[in-house]
Amino acid sequence: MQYFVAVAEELHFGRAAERLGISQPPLSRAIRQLEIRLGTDLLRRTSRHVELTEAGSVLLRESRAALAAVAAAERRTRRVAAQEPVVLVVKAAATGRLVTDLLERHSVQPGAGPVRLEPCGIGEQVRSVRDGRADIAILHLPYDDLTGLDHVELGRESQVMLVAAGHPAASRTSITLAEVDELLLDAPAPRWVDSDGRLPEGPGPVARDHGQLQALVALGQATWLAPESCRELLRPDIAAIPVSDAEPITTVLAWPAHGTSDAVAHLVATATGADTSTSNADGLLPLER
Amino acid sequence: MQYFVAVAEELHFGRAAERLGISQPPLSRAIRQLEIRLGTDLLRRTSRHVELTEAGSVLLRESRAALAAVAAAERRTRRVAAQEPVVLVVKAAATGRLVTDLLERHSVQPGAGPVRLEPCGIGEQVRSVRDGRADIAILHLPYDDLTGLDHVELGRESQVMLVAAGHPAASRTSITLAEVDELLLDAPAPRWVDSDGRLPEGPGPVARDHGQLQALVALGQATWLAPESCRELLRPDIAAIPVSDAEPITTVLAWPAHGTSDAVAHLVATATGADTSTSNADGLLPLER
DNA sequence: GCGATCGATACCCGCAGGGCACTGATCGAG
DNA sequence: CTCGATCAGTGCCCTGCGGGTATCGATCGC
Repeated sequence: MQYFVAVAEELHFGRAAERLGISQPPLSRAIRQLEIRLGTDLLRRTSRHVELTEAGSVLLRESRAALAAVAAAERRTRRVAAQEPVVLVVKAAATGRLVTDLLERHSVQPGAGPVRLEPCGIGEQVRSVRDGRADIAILHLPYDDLTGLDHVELGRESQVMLVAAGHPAASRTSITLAEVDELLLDAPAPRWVDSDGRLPEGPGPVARDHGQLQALVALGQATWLAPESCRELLRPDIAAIPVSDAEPITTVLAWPAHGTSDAVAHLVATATGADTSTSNADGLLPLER
Repeated sequence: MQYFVAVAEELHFGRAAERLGISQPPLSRAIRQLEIRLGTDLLRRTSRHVELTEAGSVLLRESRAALAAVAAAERRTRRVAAQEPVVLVVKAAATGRLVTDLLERHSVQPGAGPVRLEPCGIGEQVRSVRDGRADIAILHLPYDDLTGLDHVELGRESQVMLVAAGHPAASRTSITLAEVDELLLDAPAPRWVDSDGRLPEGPGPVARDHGQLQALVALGQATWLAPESCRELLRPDIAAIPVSDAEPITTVLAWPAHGTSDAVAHLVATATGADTSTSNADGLLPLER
């Protein structure tokens, strides 16, 4: 599957082989064997061109998911074995009260293990949780894709529009979504590599982290919708305008749906307000279905 | 991973080896190598007893998910390659208007592929979709576990309580949830093997399909909450009592979250009422994020 | 028409992984 | 206490999978 994904992504046997650290002939044979095994062509190839068949594109999607699951299995087992703390990934902009509150409540629970807070690049949290580099994440609905994850709601807050401080609209006390759309024409929303490793199409500038994002906004190159609580953390050259008719952003705690370690269950129990001090079984409830 | 799952489930190297179709010594070595690779013990074993370590139980859960993903990749690719129709799994009790409507609307769409409707055993739909035996399913919230699946809502309907026609309560025109709980003491809800292959604890009788379930209800051995539309399909010796204060059941169309074939996207587009006749890209929207 | 590019084929080799025979530890019956 | 049954681990052998090198053959640009 690794081999196939490499070829399907490069669409070039030579480059794929190089990426995989093997030579080209065995790669050709491996793909051929896979095709025989599955009883179908996966790639249409001439000596000048390689492209995916429909079956191939299905297998590409499925393989990515499967490989992520395998990698997650190895990483999570390693981390549990090394007795590493639970890794909680957060957006840099989301280190507000909700998270500190949660960690504080968790730390006073009897039997609570350590939690390592890990900030991460923009758009990377969901991937981190899916492939096992992290155990649990703070995410924001409706922006993050929760498929494959269980979650509990931590809170809701309204949205604000971030614009450069010098922007004509910067002094306004409120704005509507319709007006937001107009502003986006001038300074479109930034884009970033999503959980599938793809960069969405669009006019927006490309950002890799929240520092870059803020820089783009401050320079008038981009505007951005964010949860209200991010105001505390903004640079002074960015203004935040409340959006009157935007649906509220829901902050959630999310973790892999098939259940993980007791430590994660413990943290989730704290978040839901369950009393974990009485019974371990109770603490596990959110994960055992 | 297959080897480890087999040992972890059997907790016995000999039986696990037999199940895997290999002999015991290579299995012992394979597990040992896995432990070395991961740098941790996965099983505590004496010559009389085998049990999972904490790392082992984490790996067991993760491996099950990973193996299901790999199996799904193979099955789905095979099915697309064989140009098999999209497989839609439904509960036997859920073949009401919603589904027939959907299929009818889909069949008149230009470019709509064939859809194979497949009834399945109780509690098996989610598993079918997750491991690639089916492409898409009709499920009922809040009873089915949608984690790992995307979905669209098809409709809501109220719940009815199913009891034997001869039951004292059978003639009532309405019932409350509190009363339902009392009835459940006499004739508990049936249980079945869930998506993890486990049988939940409880007093209820065990059912494998909806025929058995109805038989149990008709015999007064069980009672059961179901969507209202199932009344059309009930045997005459079962009565359906509307439950006045139950939250409505939401019927949804659900499919694997990471996206699948165009054919599934097409069916989903029909369900959401999108106009797929104008542009294929529009038809794909629900799956491409 | 020629050379460069790139995937496929032919052939060879090392070792991962499986089978068989056996060892050693543990527990229960008598 | 002893003996035998049970069951995981070890040693040894061998097959074949998966990788490498050399080369072929098709295709496209100049």
